[in-house]
Amino acid sequence: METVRVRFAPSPTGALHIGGAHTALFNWLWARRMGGSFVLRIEDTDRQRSTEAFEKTILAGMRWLGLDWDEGPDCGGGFGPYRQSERLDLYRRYAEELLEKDLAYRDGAAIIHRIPQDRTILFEDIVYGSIEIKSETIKDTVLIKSDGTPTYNFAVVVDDHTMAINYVIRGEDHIINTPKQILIYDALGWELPHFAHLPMILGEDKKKLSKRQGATSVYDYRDLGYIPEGIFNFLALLGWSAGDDKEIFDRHEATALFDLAKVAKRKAVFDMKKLDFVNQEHLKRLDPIRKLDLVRPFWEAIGLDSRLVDDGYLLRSLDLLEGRGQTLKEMAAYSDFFLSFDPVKERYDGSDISEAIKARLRPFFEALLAIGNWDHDAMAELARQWAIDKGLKLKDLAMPLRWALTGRKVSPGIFEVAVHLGPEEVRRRLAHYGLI
RNA sequence: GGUCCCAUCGUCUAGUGGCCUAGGACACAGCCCUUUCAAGGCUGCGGCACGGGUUCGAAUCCCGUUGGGACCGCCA
Repeated sequence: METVRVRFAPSPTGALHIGGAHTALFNWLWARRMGGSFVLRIEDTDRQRSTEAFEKTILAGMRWLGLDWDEGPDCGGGFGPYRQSERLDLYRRYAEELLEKDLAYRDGAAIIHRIPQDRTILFEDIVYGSIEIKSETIKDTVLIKSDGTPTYNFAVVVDDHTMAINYVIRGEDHIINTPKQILIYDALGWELPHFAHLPMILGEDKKKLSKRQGATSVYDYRDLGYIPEGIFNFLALLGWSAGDDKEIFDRHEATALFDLAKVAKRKAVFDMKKLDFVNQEHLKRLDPIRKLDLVRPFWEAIGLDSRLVDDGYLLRSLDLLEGRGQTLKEMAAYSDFFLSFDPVKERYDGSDISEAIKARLRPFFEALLAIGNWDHDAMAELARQWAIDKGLKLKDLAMPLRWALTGRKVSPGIFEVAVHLGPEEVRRRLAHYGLI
């Protein structure tokens, strides 16, 4: 059985966007599933718009997502070079061959493929099934542009063949290009690869995902606080299902289950709400140490220096969040009061608690601070007893405490918060609001 | 306009002729838990675009209609 060779061939004219990442992901999945090779090729024949900087961010974006490749411009391989701009001789050579066979003709400096008439091109797409098109509906196609560089349709065929790519997996928008490319394979006498087209990803307005819709590159999502595991999982769900109602999985599980034949035909809408959910599920499964490292930059972004705080304390702070937060950004925001009293003071001035109420609560808070064993159960018991004695509800005590310690009306269990902050810090915050 | 593709809850999907009074997930609503919000548990809402066939039987096969989309560059 032949060894699977697939490729992802981005053009370095922008960052790695969601659509590209989706295509790269499915190629990667197929390569890893089949024990094949995943090749990265840079399609930089558009000299105007291609830049080295974009090439770098695309590679970095793929690494961030965890899509490692076996051959590429940075690591080489047996079928290089891996940038089209470095393969110009190759395209020229095969264009000459077509010219000699009289299957192409010149027009100025360009070379143009003469499309045969009365041919029916039929191919079997792994996802879409058999597709048929008549050759007379195809116009003669440019192979080599006047500036000497190859067009996409020519370069892709030459590269895929010479790089021994046997599965061409790409977006559905390329179905229409496939017959033109098949004609080139035929003209050159080359064997066809398998074709598998993937459904496109749409924005929430059901239009093709574009820059107008805000976040579009994978880095935008990273900066919003999504983690690679979440994006990976969510993207894999667009156009494919693992079966058995399994929707949350890691890359290893996905690899074991993936099957190109199970890919859906229908276009999929990129639903942020579902992304949030999937991301949250992966956040919950994250190793604590890694989670801490991932949250740090988001604390920093809101002016909190986590390096000033003990790691053990930080670890426990995140632990107390217990599933709260769908992104790293939210986790950082929800836990800010653990790192500093400043944000609490900024958002809460204590003016909603009257002097009368403060006077009534002071004895309770004094008793709380005087508690023998500084733990959750002791505090909860004290509060419960106090509330009963004074004819109050537990929340009459818990809410003012929550406001004073966190500056918010929502937080993790407030006694757990108090335990974690420690008696000195609790005293400081209560004193600030005149509650002791 | 031409060529090609698609069509199951709002969204992602399961479903490949009988297991479907169409299953799951997100979202939404309600309930439970509860010091708040989450998390978790339970319940509910909600769909085979339409019309013809084929068949004992169709979400599944065929045809048509309608609706979406892609492409029609010396961009990729």
